[in-house]
Parts: sequence; structure tokens; C-alpha cells
Amino acid sequence: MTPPEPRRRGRPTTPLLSRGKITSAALAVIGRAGYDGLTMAALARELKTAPSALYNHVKSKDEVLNWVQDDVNQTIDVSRFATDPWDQAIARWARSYRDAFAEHAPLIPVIAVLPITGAPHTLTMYDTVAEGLRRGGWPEDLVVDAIVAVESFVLGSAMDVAAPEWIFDVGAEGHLAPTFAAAVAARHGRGTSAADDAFALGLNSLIAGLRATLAATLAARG
Amino acid sequence: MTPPEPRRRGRPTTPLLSRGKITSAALAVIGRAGYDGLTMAALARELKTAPSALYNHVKSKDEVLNWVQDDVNQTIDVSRFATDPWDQAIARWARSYRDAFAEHAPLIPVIAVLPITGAPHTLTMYDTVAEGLRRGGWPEDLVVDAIVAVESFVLGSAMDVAAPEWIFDVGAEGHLAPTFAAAVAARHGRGTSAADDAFALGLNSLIAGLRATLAATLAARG
DNA sequence: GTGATAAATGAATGACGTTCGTTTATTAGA
DNA sequence: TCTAATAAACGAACGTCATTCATTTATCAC
Repeated sequence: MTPPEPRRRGRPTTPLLSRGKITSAALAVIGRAGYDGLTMAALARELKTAPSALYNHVKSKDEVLNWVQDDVNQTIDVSRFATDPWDQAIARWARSYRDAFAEHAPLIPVIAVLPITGAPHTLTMYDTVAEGLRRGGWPEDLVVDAIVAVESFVLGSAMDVAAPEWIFDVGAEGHLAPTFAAAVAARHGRGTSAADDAFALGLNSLIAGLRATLAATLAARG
Repeated sequence: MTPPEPRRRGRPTTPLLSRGKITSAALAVIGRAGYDGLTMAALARELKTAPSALYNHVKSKDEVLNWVQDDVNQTIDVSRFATDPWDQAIARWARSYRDAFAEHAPLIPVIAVLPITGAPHTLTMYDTVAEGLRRGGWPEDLVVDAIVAVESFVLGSAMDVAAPEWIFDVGAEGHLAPTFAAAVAARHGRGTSAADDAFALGLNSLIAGLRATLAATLAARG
């Protein structure tokens, strides 16, 4: 019945390194030195081992980033799906998602391409969102598309947060883009963050549009 | 009147290297070997010089990527802003934008953070979009936010294209996410690309939402 | 000519991620 | 209790990058 337990041998009675310890050490390094500071050498130093020793527990640095991403995903707020209408819950989810990855922007290009396998927290997050959408009336075959659409906007917006506030300040080349330069200047009048305003505008619009699309789809399908 | 021409000295009568030549050489390398293959050594080989020689014409590899990005931006279709209503024009722009960067995904994290200075084609693209929005009735102080919102969705979606089609296939961990797994399976029935469907759904919804937001804003402001 | 200088070059530097050969300490089974 | 198997750790090394440096070369200004 029970498959033969994989033989547990080796030097330490309780293994010094584990997925959990490596992940939290990586987060500690990232918190102290940022993603530029997250090298395998720095990670090993944090764990008081040699860099080569890490490779007994990790396939590659990318796998470490994968673990970190799954941990970050755990902090995203999906609680509203239990209580609120799907559109409100998804708004809260999206904001929380963006905030979480704004501080982990270098993960974004990695996770966008990586399969979901081996990331349990990520998986359960998606499941909660999918349940919320289904309960809100979304047809099963559109759920993934809706999630991916919102997620794409969220991750694109999270990258914006890392950008300097003056990213659109045209220098001496202003004459090439007078209308755009004027719009940038007009926006500047507000004291608010450009990335935050754009995110709010886009998120509200996207969700409003999804509401309309859902209504139209349900009407068309009868 | 004419400022004194900067003294042109040095070995070659006509300089062998220039921004244009370096950019198209980089694109050639990328086309042949992808972004992993774009090393300063490979770029130098393409230009028949030494890697160190490149640094007489380029500050860093990031600057090369900047130039490539500006060149890619040149291929994005903004022509519809001259003829079509803003919402149709922006839809065409967004699709063209996504397609262009789907093949240049590694540029995305770089450009998202980099200031616009020194990228003339990028600048004129933004200006054309800004003009189109203004002509479509968008208030000046919302133009940048609208552009950034659409751009965030576009770039997030462009990263999705590079992902494998089976990115959401849950392996043995399917029991952690039954609803999501069912939705993935339901989506699988269609033969269409998941990334394309999600992009279409998101783009249509986002633009519909922007239309509504604009109407509401104009109504509120009188 | 002569001196200034942009451009080109090969060699070197310094980070990295990762691999290898070896050693060490523990456990399973006889 | 002895022995074989093996997970874990380690230092040294490798290969790949981007980037810098000292030096040389060829052209232009005067």
C-alpha cells in the first residue's frame, strides 16, 4: 500500500538546509541588499554554508527565485472572495497583488514564464480566485482568460512602480512630442504618484469592462 | 548661427561604428541567436571588431538594449490615430505593441524602468497616442494615466506570450486547486492560444471600461 | 612635419552561477 | 558491531559575462 519510504540518510540528524530555510534566507538577503545583492554566495553566507553546498538542496538560482515567488504570493489578499461580489474581491486582489510585486519587480519576468508546478501557494491563490469568479457567474471556460487578463495588467503595473517618477520627463527632445510633454506637465500638477493614478484608472476601467463583457456573454449564451 | 561643428578626428574617415549600425547588428544577433545570444562579444563579432572597441561608442550593454527598444517601438502601428476614433485606434496600437514586444520580451523589464530620454521614436509614438486621445476628448491631465494603463496591460500580456502553453497545467498537485484545474481544462477545449484569448478579453474590456470612465469624467466635470 | 585625438586592440579584471573531487558523518542492514 | 551506502559539506576550479586599461594606430588641425 504505502510506497517504500525514500531512504533518509546523511550526515545531519535534522537537515540544516531546507526549502523553507533557504527561502527565508533569500528574503532576508533581498530585504537587506535587494535583488542585485541576491547572489548564491550571499545566500550561502546568510545560511553559513558554502555556495556549493546550496546545490545539494537547490537545482539552480532560478529555483530559489521560484520559491521566493511562491512565498510572496502567499501574502496576497484573496480573503474577499469569500465574502464580497467578484468585482470587488478582484479589485482588492489586484491591488494587493501589485503591491506585493512592486517590491519584488525582478521576479516578474521570471514568474511570467515559469510553470505553476511546485508552487503550492500560487496554486491555491488561483483556485480561490477561480472559485470567486465561478460563484460570481463567470462561465468556466472564461475563468482562466479573465484571471490572466487581470494578472497581466497587475504585473505590468507592478513594473511601473519601480520606475523613477520622472521617467516621462522629456529632456531637450521635448519638441518631438509637444502634446505628450504638455500632458506630462498637466499630470505633474497633482502631487499624486503617476504609477498609482494610472493603476487606479486602469483597474477600475478593466473591472468595469469585465463586468460589461460578462453581462453581454451571459446574455448571448442565454 | 550654426554651432561650431564638433571636431571630427580619429582614424577612420567615415566611422565604422554608429548608433544605427550597432542597433541593426544587435537586431541581427537577436534574430539569429535570441537575447541569450546577444553578448557584447557576439555583437562585436557581428560588427567585425573587438568587444572593447564597442565601448568607444556605447556606454553599456543596457544602452544597446535601449537603442534596440527604440527601434522596435518604431515598428508599432500608430497610424490609426490619424483616421479612427480613439478607442479603435488604441486597440490597434495595443495589439501592434504587444506583437512587437512578444518577440522582444527580455526588453520589457529594461524599458519599464528606463527614462524616455534618448529614445526619439518612442517619444513620437507617445505623442501620436496623446494627440489621438486629446482629439478623442480626453482631458489633458488624464492622458498619461490612460496611456500608462494600456501600456501596462500590453507589456504584461507580451510577457505571457513567451510562456509555454501548458504553464497552468497543474501536475500532481491538482487536488490543491480543483476549481482552477477544471477551468484550465475547460479552456483547453478550444484550440486557440490562451495568451491570445486572454489578451483579447482584457483589451476589449479595458477599452470599454476606459470609454465608460471617460464619459463619466466628462459628465462630472461638466 | 608635429601634436592632439578618436578609434581599435588584446590582455586583464572582477562578478557571477555552477560543477567536480573529495571528505565527513550518519544511517540501514548484515 | 562492522560495513556499505549516501546525504551533506567544502574548497577549488571552470566558463561566461560585462567592463576597464595600457598601448598602438591612423587621421586631422595647425
